[in-house]
Amino acid sequence: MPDINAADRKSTASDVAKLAGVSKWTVSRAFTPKASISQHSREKVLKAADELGYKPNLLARGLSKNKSNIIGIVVDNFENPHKLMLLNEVTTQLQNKAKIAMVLNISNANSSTRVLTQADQFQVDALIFLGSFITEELIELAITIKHIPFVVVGRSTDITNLNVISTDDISAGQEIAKLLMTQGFSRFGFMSGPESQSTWLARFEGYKSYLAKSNINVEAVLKAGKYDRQRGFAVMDSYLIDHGDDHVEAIFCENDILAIGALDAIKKHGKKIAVVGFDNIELANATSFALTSYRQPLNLMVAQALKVIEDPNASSSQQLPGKLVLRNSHKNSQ
Amino acid sequence: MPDINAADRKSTASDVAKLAGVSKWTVSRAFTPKASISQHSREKVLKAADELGYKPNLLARGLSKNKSNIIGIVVDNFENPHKLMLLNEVTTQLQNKAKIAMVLNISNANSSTRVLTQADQFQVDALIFLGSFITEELIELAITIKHIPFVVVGRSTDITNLNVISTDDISAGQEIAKLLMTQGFSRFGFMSGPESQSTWLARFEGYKSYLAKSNINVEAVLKAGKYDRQRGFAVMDSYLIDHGDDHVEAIFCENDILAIGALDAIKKHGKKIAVVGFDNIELANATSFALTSYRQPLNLMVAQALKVIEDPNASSSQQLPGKLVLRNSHKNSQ
DNA sequence: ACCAATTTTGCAACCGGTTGCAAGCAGCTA
DNA sequence: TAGCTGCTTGCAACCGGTTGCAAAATTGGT
Repeated sequence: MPDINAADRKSTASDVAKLAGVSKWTVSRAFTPKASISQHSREKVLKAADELGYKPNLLARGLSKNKSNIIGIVVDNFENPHKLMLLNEVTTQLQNKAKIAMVLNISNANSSTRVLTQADQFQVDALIFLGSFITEELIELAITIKHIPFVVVGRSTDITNLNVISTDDISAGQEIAKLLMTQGFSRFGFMSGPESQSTWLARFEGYKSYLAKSNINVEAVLKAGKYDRQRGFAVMDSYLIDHGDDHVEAIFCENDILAIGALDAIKKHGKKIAVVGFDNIELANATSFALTSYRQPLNLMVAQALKVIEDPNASSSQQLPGKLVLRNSHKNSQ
Repeated sequence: MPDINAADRKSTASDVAKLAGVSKWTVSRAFTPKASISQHSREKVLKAADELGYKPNLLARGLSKNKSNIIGIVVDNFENPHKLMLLNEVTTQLQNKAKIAMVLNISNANSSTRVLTQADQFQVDALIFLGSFITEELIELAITIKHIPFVVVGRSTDITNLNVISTDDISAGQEIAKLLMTQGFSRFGFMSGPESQSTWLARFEGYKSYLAKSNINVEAVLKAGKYDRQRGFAVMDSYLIDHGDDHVEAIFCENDILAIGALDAIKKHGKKIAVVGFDNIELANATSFALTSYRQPLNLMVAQALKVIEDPNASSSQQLPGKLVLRNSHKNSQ
């Protein structure tokens, strides 16, 4: 295969400089948007660069500019398809800004320190937590990695002084309660994931407070303990075993994964309980589930998160409104 | 909060050197595993480094060593939960080797050139394609990004001279055919994803050839065109509409996402058709589907892929055996 | 055609590490 | 104690860019 660049290495600014008959500094300027350089030499340089297939080395640039354009994406739960939606959004938006996503997998809890340190060494400009188990301990850790701004996406939390971009969980909870009320139900339940999450508190809070306005309280809170379909199934299964025919008519599950598990358990028992999930994962649309769910405004959330890490002083938490997606699972007759 | 390192910047080797009373080169050596340095000074340096919270700047190291330890992970289909399993495996294994994953999202087809170029500029050491639509065009592109070894994971292909680590799709197809035969079926179908994939040819090939031994041929090949649950549903739905009661008894779907769609369509029509999927995604285990599937040996595949990119000359393609996971969907009576 | 204002360019120094070389400094033998 | 060997260490140079400064070149006004 013919190869213009015979040497077995990438060409550098100096190579281009030689070919274009200018200094390497001029080459650098040619690749700097509003640098002081004549139109003439810029063209000359770009032509030479094109000929050699030259592209600036972003590591070197990062080193001298003290800005890597690498963003660390912290992920801890690779079981939930919802994470994939988030990852898709984040990587796309980053790439459009000429930045790049470095995925930091902390699902193996005991390695999270090591991984975050590693990210720090790679000079990530910022950290974005695509949250599930964002524990206080973890935040603490992130803070000790000084100089790095970070933001939590999609997870309400009551840890103060933290940049959190999330769905307006309270309103969402209310909206869902309202939806179920209009279906004429009178006995309500809720299913939560991990104990330590303050997210479900917000969703639950909205749900509960709306019902309270009609003097209804949430009679059953099923704790799955994890965001895990199997757990959702198991906890609903045992609830139904324990309660026989004396069960709630409608249940709001903290997310779709749990909701799908719950639906299967309900189906297994041949019961009818309305279910509403959260996240609107693709599978919610499967006819087996037809799961009514709440779509988080991922694009806005991610956009906002990027804005925050770019401008650390203007940073502030936000709660953005999402939207209910109606299917069949919330109805009283299916 | 008290802060040992008052200056608002990360401390460098020079800072450590000053504190430890040695030269910055000695500091560098202290952090190089088998460097020539006395036990005494190494300890002195490490102590000082610890005090300042110093960790080597990996970008700078990458620059001088001409090795970034950044691996580009090319992903193009963020709808399939299976990708999350792969990402989990890849990131974990990379992190354990002190490498890091840079996710390159090429799902927006027209931006793939730009993204791959970007990765090149970030000096990725290698590219790993977590494949769905690995087109020839894309490979071509990857090759023009010279100097970078790359490997395709989880996707058979007949493009020659390419490092491909995949499941042994032919054997898998045979195994599945065998399984279905033992259930006593005599009319068989197959559902494929994207037209251009040579993967399904391999799975199909194994399936078909095994059936052929009993003089049975695959009477229906449903082409979904995409790896997409909705498409899987649609294509099965229209097949059943077209064929009334005259349909296949068993169908092997190229992956679980398609299989789940197919199952829903079958259920909608109140028919009984055995279904086998591929990938063994978590949802295959949901009672709504109880999908019999084939588990790819992801950990081995990824481990092998990393081996290949580390040692480009020893590189070679491999096809690793996976394992059938039996549930209910393949049975003749459910 | 001359001079000041402005643009363009080259250079030294730097970002934070690593590497090859040579000098420094043991420790050991004779 | 000189002489040799081998381990440590400091130094200059480099990886591939960027930045501030000052010199060079261009522009424009008269």
